[in-house]
Amino acid sequence: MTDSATAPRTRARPTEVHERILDAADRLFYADGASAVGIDRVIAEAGVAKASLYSHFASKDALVLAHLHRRADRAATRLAAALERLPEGAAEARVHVVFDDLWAWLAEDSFRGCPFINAAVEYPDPEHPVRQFVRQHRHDFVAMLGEQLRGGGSRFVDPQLPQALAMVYDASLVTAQTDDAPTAEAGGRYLLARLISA
Amino acid sequence: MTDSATAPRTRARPTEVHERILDAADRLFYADGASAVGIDRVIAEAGVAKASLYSHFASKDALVLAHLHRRADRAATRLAAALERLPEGAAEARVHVVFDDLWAWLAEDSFRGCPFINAAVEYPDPEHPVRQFVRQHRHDFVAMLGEQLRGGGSRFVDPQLPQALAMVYDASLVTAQTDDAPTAEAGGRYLLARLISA
DNA sequence: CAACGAACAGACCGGTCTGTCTATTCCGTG
DNA sequence: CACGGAATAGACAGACCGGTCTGTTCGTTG
Repeated sequence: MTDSATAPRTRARPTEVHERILDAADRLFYADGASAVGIDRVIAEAGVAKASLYSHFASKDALVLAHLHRRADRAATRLAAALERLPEGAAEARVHVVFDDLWAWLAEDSFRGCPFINAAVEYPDPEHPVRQFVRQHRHDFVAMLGEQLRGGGSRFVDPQLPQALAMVYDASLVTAQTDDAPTAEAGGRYLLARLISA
Repeated sequence: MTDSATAPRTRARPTEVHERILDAADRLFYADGASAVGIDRVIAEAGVAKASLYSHFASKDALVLAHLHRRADRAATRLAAALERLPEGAAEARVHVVFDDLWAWLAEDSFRGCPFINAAVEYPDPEHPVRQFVRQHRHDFVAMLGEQLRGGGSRFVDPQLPQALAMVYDASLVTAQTDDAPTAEAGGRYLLARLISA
């Protein structure tokens, strides 16, 4: 096949506009909250016409959902890359990779809390698609922690441990958002040490 | 002094309108989020004229702040009442009173997360008065936990323990809000058991 | 060269937001 | 009975919201 389908244009590649919109929405929704950011700000930041936005996304809600989907995908990809370098077993080391990644995130200037928890707060209706996505993502996260623990030598893992680890993760996120990152990391490490050994 | 200053009127006692507004705002802001609730809904729920609201509260932000203040006061009063029935020492029992109160709250139908965390999410600017109030309240909560632990016989308390307990509290609130109350209580109890003995 | 699709700018719609203002009613007090 | 204060209803201003629509530009392709 020729790459004419993806050949450069002076203006934009086929999916470039789509990406620019999602980039802008992702940044703004996370920084200021989805409901506080108007469509006009997104198109201004993306340098895109309003009609273009609504030809790529059905509604603002769809854009919010796409933003959350991207956050989940990116986090999963980054964690998978860090975890696959570890030896087969090493269950506890795998958990520490997850949390070391968290401590680094909390310290970033742009950190403004967990995008999923924030979205859950902004959408009070538990049946809203955003809430359903958040619930699914959190369930998947607990399952991922369970797999990391189970995959190693320790095949009999306390079935409550993955959920408890996820809650330490949550608490660290919330504390860093409302208080400060060092407090969150210290408290998180303290809790973590009482759940698994270093 | 006569009590003519607080004598009943047919329409309303001096502070009755103030209370009706705050009651309605407290309920609506917690249920749907402060930024999602318009002034018009508050005055309709309170059965009050808009001008009355703005004669009792300078702005919507002031009303949000009053709502958070009331939540903090009520929680402190209720906890103090439950704690003063305990014997002088009983440090660990005091912590369990705090968390038993939490488990009961999570199971209520009207539970919609922590009003302070929710407010922090809704106000991204860390310098906003709402965020300053939330930070102060959370600091006070950790200090209260420290006092409960220190007051008893165990005078040498791990200085990190109060913060860690507060984080378990946070994690239980967030998990109940985004997932469900039983999961949050089970995970919270699991974490709690690894911090203090029953 | 002609036609098409995609992106462009921006007016426009109906609705909602916070906050102000006017005009009116009502009650307790002097 | 007259006054003053507090509450009432509701119009209004000015901004912003999500979303639609019109008309134009421009690069690619037949």
